[in-house]
Amino acid sequence: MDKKSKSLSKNQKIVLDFIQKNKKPVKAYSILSNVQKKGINAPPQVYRALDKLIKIGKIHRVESQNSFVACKISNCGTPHKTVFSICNSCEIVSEINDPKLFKNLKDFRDKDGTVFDGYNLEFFGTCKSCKNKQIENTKH
Amino acid sequence: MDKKSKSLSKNQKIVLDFIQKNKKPVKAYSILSNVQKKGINAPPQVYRALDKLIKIGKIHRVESQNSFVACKISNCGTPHKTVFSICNSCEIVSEINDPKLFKNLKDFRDKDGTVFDGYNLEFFGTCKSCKNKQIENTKH
DNA sequence: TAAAAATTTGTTATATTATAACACTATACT
DNA sequence: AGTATAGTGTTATAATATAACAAATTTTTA
Ligand SMILES: [Zn+2]
Ligand SMILES: [Zn+2]
Ligand SMILES: [Zn+2]
Ligand SMILES: [Zn+2]
Repeated sequence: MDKKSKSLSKNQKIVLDFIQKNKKPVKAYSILSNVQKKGINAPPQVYRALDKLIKIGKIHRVESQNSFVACKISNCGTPHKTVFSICNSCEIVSEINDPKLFKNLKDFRDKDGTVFDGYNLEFFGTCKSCKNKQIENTKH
Repeated sequence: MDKKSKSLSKNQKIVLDFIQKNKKPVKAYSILSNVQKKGINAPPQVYRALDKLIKIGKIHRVESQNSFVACKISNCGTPHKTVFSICNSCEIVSEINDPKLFKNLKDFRDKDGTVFDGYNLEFFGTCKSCKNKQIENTKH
């Protein structure tokens, strides 16, 4: 076994696997009901796995939705620096990987001299697909 | 009565008043217990007032804390474009008013052509006061 | 100004999200 | 082997938020 990259525990693997299978963010209790057949019985088992996976950067919490999504950026890491694009209509979430924006955020200093070690940015809007549907509807 | 700027309702005033009195963000159930003497009895009365105050931009929700804070920026408006600095140690929250950062966020476009109408950005770190306390502690 | 519409209120009950606490097991380190 | 660290399983409960409905109030319109 690889001694450098400590592998995930049983429950952590089960939870991560379920989150990665889903295109959209998933909720904690939805994870629970979907992995009960794998032997995870109660909320604490899910939340512990979530906490760990967040800590090591494998997943992120979408704050405005109380939901969890797999990280799409290889070196996202920890402490957390996350940017998401969220559709108000279909609630789909995309993790954004934009070096220029990252630099702007990394370089930001406030007036009070706070030392930042992370950030979370959520953009809200209407995705292209939902926008098109809206246009379709106004045509008739 | 002023016909242009529709005034707030009784419960909305009570809740806003309490939030504005507090330097730190406050939680919904803390609001509830603190305004019960004013005749607000149950969670829905608080949450309705909060929803309205958020909608009109008088307060903001601090997503990572499930808490609510008065808006410190006159033209913050709606839909919402908010930036906060949050101390991981004392949990104090400052609303940031930085035109250059605002411009960067306003101008951001993603690859998928999503049309954004708002954002929420939370910076996490250690405020100056907490940093100084930490340094004090390591001296001994 | 009277009727209609929209908003707000008060209330009970319930849904959703998350953690505390404790005994136990597995794994990693020395 | 012995110790420390991390993970598990479980029960109970805390914390956050909404549904639903009848009544009252305020605003708008006719
Ligand atoms: Zn990521
Ligand atoms: Zn969409
Ligand atoms: Zn504001
Ligand atoms: Zn602080």
